[in-house]
Amino acid sequence: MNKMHKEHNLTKNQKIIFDLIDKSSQPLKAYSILYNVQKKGIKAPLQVYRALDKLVEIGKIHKIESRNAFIACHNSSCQVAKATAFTICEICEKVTEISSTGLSKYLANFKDKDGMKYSKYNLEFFGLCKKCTLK
Amino acid sequence: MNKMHKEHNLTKNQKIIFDLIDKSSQPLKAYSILYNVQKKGIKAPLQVYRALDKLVEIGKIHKIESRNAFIACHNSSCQVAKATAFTICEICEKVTEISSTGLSKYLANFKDKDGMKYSKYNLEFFGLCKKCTLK
DNA sequence: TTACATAGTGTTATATTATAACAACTAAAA
DNA sequence: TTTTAGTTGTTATAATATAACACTATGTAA
Repeated sequence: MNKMHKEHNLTKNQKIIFDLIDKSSQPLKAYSILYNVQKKGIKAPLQVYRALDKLVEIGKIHKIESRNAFIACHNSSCQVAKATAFTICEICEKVTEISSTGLSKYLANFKDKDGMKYSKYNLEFFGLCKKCTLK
Repeated sequence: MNKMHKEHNLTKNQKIIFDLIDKSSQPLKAYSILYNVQKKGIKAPLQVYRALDKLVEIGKIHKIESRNAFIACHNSSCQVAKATAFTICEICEKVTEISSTGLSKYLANFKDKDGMKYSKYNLEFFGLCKKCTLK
């Protein structure tokens, strides 16, 4: 019982919630996830938040901080949630994960005034997506 | 009555709240601000949030999205909240605004796969500050 | 196998962060 | 003076997130 998901060792709740987020074309919010998985036996916010925390930790999903929403990682190179970058359209709210080696190298090597390197970053760009620009 | 703050046309509430944040060495959260300004007549969350919204809009303060906290802008070049970058220490929670022309130029010129430029960004680096590294 | 450690679950209650709606007031400009 | 846009004060409530506790499942090592 409670078999782990083969590919990534997800538990039942984690898998239910990951699958929902993964199928979604846009970021999902915690309580919207909750409403969508209640028929599958996940009844309380904490069950959702715990799964989300774990999924973020292992890099299967990312949190869009400015939106309090969660998106599946489609960037094969990001095994852990340590270097994330997104574009966010301020009209249609479409969020896209950026996978630019130039950008990630630049940021991974960034040092502050004291010469300190930082182990993680999260970058969010805001503006208009192509579709909304053309309207 | 209700004189504007000379330098930046802040209203009374905006000035009270800006002064508090500006004096603080670390980011402040909305409800912590509320408790600190109740003696000055600001009694309700909305009064705080409205002032915060305005101060963010005009670039006098920035929101640290990953912490739901607000910090005064000490970067003379950032008149508007359109290009922000911070380092955040995961131990002591010290937050520092980065003012690196190299970084800001790099990010301001970033284009996504479709060649789209974005009008705003927010970047948060996480790691250890110098002090915490030495401990 | 048993014992142990680690991690996940289900549950209730509650804390924290943020906004809706509405009436009134203020400041600046036409 | 009238209008306009923005801010204020207020009550209520929505949305986001965690504390605490008892219990269950799984992996590992004696």
